[in-house]
Amino acid sequence: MSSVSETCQPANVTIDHRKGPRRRGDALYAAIFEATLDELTEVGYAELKMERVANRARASKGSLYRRWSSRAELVADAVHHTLPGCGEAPDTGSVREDILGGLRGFAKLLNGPSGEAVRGLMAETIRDPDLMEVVRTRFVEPGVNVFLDVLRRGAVRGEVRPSALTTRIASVGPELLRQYFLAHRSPVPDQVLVEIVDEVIMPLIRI
Amino acid sequence: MSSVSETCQPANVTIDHRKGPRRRGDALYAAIFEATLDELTEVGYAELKMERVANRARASKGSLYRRWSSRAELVADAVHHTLPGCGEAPDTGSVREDILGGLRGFAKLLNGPSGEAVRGLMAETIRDPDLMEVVRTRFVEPGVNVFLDVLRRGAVRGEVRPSALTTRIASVGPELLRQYFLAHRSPVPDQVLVEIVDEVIMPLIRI
DNA sequence: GTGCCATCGGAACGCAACGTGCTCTAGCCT
DNA sequence: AGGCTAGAGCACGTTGCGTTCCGATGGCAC
Repeated sequence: MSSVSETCQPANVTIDHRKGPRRRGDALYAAIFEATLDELTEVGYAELKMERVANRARASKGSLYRRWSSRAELVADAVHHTLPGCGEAPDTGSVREDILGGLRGFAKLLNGPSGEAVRGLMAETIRDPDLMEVVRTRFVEPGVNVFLDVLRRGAVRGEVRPSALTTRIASVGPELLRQYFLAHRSPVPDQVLVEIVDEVIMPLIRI
Repeated sequence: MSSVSETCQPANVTIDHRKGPRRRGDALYAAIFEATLDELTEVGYAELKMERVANRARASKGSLYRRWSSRAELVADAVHHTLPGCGEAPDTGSVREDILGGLRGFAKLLNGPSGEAVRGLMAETIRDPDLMEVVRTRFVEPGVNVFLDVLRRGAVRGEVRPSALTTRIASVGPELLRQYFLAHRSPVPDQVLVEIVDEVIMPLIRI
């Protein structure tokens, strides 16, 4: 390594960023979010420590605590800003396929880092009940609207009884899935989704 | 205090139980369980500390860790041994009333210390996924059988379609209730139970 | 009754992560 | 160019965990 030009960074010295390139604003936010998602994926919510995230993002603990007062807020923000929204409902022309497709998309999210986030945030609601509203607003309610749209289209086609077009009925699928997710190890088997659809939702919305 | 008879306990001295009355076996178990339930009720799972339980039970941390390797195991055992079982299903002759009664009993449990325990144990499953099976075995499955019995009686009376006599359908009520409980502050309003029954379960099991 | 010993209560310990405060410095703005 | 905001790194006090040690005790065998 002695032949390395002095314009190159030596490989085995710890860079002290008090005298190194230093990020601010959006670049720093993005780096912290990325580090948070990576930690969430690699070690899970329980082992996600503020210091680990800071080191991974090449940031300081102070920079984290200046923006988020707790691990829960950091994770909620990171997942919210990085992940795609709940997306659009599929539109296959069949209520059963649409609902199954919606649940599969939801399950795919739960089986990734945002599932870890939901698990972790639900756990933190013990210490901070205010988090319940955050979880509902960001992770629960958006999903319900997708299913409500599916039911509306099904009602137009005559597949769904009109009195089934309620928030509560649209929530049944996601809620049963979420409950299964919280009570079992990941990933959620596809067979569970099929059973929820065929055994519960289809009989529930039939004319 | 010099006039106090030596057969009386002085009121304001700290008793060192290295030389005081000392319990063993069942008496000690009972005292620890009682202290755990009291802490669960008064400060909740999040603030339940092993040292607080030990002091409250007039026991030592060592005695606790000799029996349970973690707070979660202690709480699970304490609730399981102290609380009544899920009880019997009501039998009013009406499926709707039976289910509503069953859900009300379940909600009453959730609104007490065993609800705190469920919340806390669900939270701990992040660190110890094995706890999921404990929660399911002790707090979830027993409830389902109650509702399955209700459905069977309803089917005999012709109130329930026979194809609805499945574990999954019997679980819908408890699962929706549990999901609501986890996502909102206690206590669960009775109106929620009524809506679950009238908007979801009754349409689902109709002939 | 007497002695034994598993178990108790109490206290101290090392450990890990939290959240904060301090110093020095880089980057932006005027 | 100079000043000010904000970031990096480090050290600290705090809390709760789970363990270990010590002296004491109460039930049991004899």
